[in-house]
Amino acid sequence: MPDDIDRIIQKSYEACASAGVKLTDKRKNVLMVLLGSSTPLSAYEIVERYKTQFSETLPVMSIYRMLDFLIQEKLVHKLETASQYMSCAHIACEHQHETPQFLICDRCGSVKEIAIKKHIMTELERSIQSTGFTLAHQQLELHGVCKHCQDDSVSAN
Amino acid sequence: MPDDIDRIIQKSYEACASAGVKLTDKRKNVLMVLLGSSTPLSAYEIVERYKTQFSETLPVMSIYRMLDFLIQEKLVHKLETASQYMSCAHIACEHQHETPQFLICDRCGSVKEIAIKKHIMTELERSIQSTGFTLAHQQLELHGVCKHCQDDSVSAN
DNA sequence: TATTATTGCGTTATGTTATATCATATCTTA
DNA sequence: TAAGATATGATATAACATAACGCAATAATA
Ligand SMILES: [Zn+2]
Ligand SMILES: [Zn+2]
Ligand SMILES: [Zn+2]
Ligand SMILES: [Zn+2]
Repeated sequence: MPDDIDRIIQKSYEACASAGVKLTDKRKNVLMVLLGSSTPLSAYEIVERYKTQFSETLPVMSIYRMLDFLIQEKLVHKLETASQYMSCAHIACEHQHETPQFLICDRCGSVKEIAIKKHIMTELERSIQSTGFTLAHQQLELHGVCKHCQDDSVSAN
Repeated sequence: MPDDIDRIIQKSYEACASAGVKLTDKRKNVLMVLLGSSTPLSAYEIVERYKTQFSETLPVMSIYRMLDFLIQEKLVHKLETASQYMSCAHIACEHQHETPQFLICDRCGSVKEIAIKKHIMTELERSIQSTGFTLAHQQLELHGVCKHCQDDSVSAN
């Protein structure tokens, strides 16, 4: 869990306010659930954690709607290759949110959100443009094994 | 549908033979269904098309197993971001199958499989390595709008 | 060829992810 | 407070995927 969680929530309120939308209590709670998880969660897992953390059982339909909202406001990302959701790692950053690149550990499920190097993205786009294709919601999801899990398997030998 | 479909099937037989596995009639038929589609298909859509093309209703469970086989033999790719399956565009090519990059048109659903430029992939890997992460099944899925659909929306104005 | 092992696939059940639709509650604002 | 908009609840169903069991065809091998 990020230790500056209060600050992240504060920033989230501000972002929603300036977008003219409302971060309701439940939406905020869903975001808190995601902020409190070291791995991305499925909508159904969010239901479970919400129940544990807030003693209230929400229908999964509502969770999906709140996720839609949070994704719209760029507070949450959906990992399409995993059907899971995670809070954006850059909510409290000042810089612009750039093309995110998710490194997904297939062993432990942890995900690291980093910004893709601009010149790599540019090159990628250029090589794609020659096919006439125009990129949309740029987001790269790369699967592999994280540092931690690699170390574990070494020490297990 | 690729016009050299016979050649692709022939190549598929050869690839399976040299891998010591068998391309059964049904597996071949599933591959034919995918070769005959201009867009990737879900497992359930394959059931439908198989029925139409071969007058036989297979259980979806069997389709999934055949897809597993075809993916294993690299004759078919799964698009994780779309939960759909498509035949590899390079079955009949002589060159080695490199890291594929799928350009998925969000308007018409068509997908183009191109090989990612080697130096871009190298750069991407290098920038990732600094995080300690090791890439696994490298496959990029990029969403956007294809040339054809862009032209359509222009002429519709 | 008879015996045994392996593979391919059918069948049924169940799990997981996501959307559609309509009802109700809450919040805004005149 | 009444009217309208937004947020959420409730129920049903669709779409995607896997588990577990068993049988029949094929392959290996004695
Ligand atoms: Zn982000
Ligand atoms: Zn890991
Ligand atoms: Zn391919
Ligand atoms: Zn298109």
